[in-house]
Amino acid sequence: MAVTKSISRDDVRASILQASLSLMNEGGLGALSMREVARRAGVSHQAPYHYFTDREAILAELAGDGFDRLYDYMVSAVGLARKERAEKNRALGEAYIRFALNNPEIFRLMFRAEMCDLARYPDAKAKADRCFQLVADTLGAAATTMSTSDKTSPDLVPVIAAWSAAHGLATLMLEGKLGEAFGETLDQREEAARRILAFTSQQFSK
Amino acid sequence: MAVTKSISRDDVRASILQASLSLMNEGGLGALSMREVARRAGVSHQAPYHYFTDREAILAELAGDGFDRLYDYMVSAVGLARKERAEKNRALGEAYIRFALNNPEIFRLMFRAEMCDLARYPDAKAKADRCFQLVADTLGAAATTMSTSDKTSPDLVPVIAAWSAAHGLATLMLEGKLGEAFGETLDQREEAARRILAFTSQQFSK
DNA sequence: ATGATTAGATTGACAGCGTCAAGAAAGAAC
DNA sequence: GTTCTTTCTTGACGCTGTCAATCTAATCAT
Repeated sequence: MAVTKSISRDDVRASILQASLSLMNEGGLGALSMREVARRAGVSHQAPYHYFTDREAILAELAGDGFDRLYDYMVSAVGLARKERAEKNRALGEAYIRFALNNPEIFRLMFRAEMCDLARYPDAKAKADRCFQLVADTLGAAATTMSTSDKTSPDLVPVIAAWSAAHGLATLMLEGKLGEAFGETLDQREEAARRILAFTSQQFSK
Repeated sequence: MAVTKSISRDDVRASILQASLSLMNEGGLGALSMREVARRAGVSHQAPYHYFTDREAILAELAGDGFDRLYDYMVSAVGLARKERAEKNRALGEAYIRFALNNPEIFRLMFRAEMCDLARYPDAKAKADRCFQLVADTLGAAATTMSTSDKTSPDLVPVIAAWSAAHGLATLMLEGKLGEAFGETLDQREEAARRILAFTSQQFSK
């Protein structure tokens, strides 16, 4: 009955997404082509169109998954951190950067407007917004204590400032603009990011 | 003699670059195709290959020009700023972001590793390095005063931290991740960036 | 159960892309 | 003036995303 059919259908859908993901991680976003995805998933070159309206729809789904995973990274890091707000903020930033360095292609996809117009994909947009809300809530809890803004319109300036610092560091490292001065292995680069982020959050904490 | 020939040659080269630039600014990086560039420059679809080995070479040239212009932005802003280091730093960051918001596609091109591998284009790399050196010198002058590192190995941590803050803000605004909360017109967005950057540099100054 | 309808998947086609290769045109050298 | 070299064009190949039509298979009505 319908069960076996729908399972099979989901299987194909999942294998298409899986092929897309591995392709992206292997050869970068540019290597993710509809036809190659279909080839890897073992279906005809047109089959993906029965599951996704176009290439952008696949990217939107992958981006949405990415935002979910980033959310998990951040929630677990903040939960493990010590109670002090400064510690929570630092943990949040570290998780953000750790995610970026460990999932470079997904991170790029998530933060490049022309890759997929999130306005056209409400599901993915909701997942992104949930992430940003978590950032705002975590950082904002600290920010409101040192700002004079009222509750109805919390001052976003400190939130965005701190978020920008973490995001910029992630981006610059990801794109290799900081040279190899900070090591080549992932561990070395994570450690370097931690040092820089520690400095930043120290500055922002006072 | 050779003069008219080389002038004409340079003209074609310049018109190819001009066509590339306008195409990029109109339709984004994805719209920059060799064949469309050739069409706009009024030459055959293969002519650009006599001036650039491939598509990436054009991107490298455009990126190099971008780094030159960013350098000018920053030098003139720092020159006009008041003498205090904090003011110079703020001016530097503002110029950085102003450049990004006014030249979004070039900025993207300049900071995306997969667009052109700068290691393969020493000229463009030199222009990029000159920019980064200016950032390091301007910010580093402040950083060394508050760090305990010796001169032979100046502490890059504060430099990168501040650079990241500006770069992240530019990136997030450019990619529309901060929503429309900060206005839609360019002026409004520049003003918002100024406010956030003012907060950041205030935090970093103490 | 059988015929009608419909949903799913495939094959084929088209226009566009980057780029290699070969030929044409034009200028310089002797 | 004839050769040679450099500059440019035309043509081709394989790739891409996606539309259109066909073929298959499953659902439903009777």
